Amino acid sequence: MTAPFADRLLAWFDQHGRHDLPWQHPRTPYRVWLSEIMLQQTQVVTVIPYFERFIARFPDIDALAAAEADAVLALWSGLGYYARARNLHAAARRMVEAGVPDSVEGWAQLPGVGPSTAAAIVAQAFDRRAVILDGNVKRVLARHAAVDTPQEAAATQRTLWALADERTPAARAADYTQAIMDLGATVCRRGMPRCEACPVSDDCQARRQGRVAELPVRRRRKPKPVRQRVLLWLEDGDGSLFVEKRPPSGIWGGLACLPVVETTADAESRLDALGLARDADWREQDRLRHVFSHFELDARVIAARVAPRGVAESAGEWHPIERLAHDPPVGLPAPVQRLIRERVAGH
DNA sequence: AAAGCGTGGTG
DNA sequence: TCACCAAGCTT
Repeated sequence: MTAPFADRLLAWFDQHGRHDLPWQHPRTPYRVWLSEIMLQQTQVVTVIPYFERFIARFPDIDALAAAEADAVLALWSGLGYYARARNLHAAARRMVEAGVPDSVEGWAQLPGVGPSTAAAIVAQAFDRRAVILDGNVKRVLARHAAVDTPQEAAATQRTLWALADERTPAARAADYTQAIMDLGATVCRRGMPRCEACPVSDDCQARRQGRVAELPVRRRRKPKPVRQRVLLWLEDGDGSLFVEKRPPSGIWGGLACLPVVETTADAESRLDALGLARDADWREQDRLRHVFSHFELDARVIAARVAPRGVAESAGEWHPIERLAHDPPVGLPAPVQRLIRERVAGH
């Protein structure tokens, strides 16, 4: 008879798990919380440098709560899903007022913290039993129990939560949650799983049925629409570039960006609205293509030298181009910062 | 329930 | 090259 799932997994974790991730030393609630938010839909290798920079700048909740939103978004630039940064900031301010929760229910009430993240924080930071169900766990469980219904379906989610609950032990809460995530990330990978190295392969139903490669089952994705846009590269005479703050919701919410218009015909009226006048014709610049999770951006960039004229209807900011390229004081979308860097390097 | 929300790695 | 998707949450 084989040992319980959790026992085999924990024995494997002691030898082969990841014990040196930055947020594990020291394992404080703040560091665990920050790491869990950054790790949503994002891989460990991507997160590590962002985590280090963020902790160096904001070492505790008080420092984060006292920060300006722009400074937080600037440190998040390039990491994506910027609502995470806005919610993180808001949650820090709430915790400074109301205290740091120590229960799953308490954490789940904070913005940006859902059921799985709340459980992960409680297990990791307080070593208290809590059931997590992230992408790694879903993949491990879908294979181990041969769950072959589409993962996105509500009924499948319920099944996976129940399976996760059954397997979660009472003791070693922090280690168990780290162990099952590590197993998913390093052994039970989406592609090329290393079943020969798996501590729970003996009773893995997918392996028994020879269906490891086809599980878990995902729904087909809808094709991405392409949005054609025009970006305005507006420079003054002193090497500064005009950027405007995007609305708090929607794509790139709260970030600074080049003005975006639908067509070149809209460029003139936008310039008027910004209270700017150009001193020569538009110059055609590069094209900027960028693929998002749900649409594709195909933008032309047109440039002009401009000067203030009259009163602006909407707020914008001028920043030295060098500063935006290398140390922006505001959040910048990754492809926009790339564009700025290329133009600084190229000319 | 389903869509919106980023970016970079990967096979 | 390109479709897929990674430590999900919000509306």
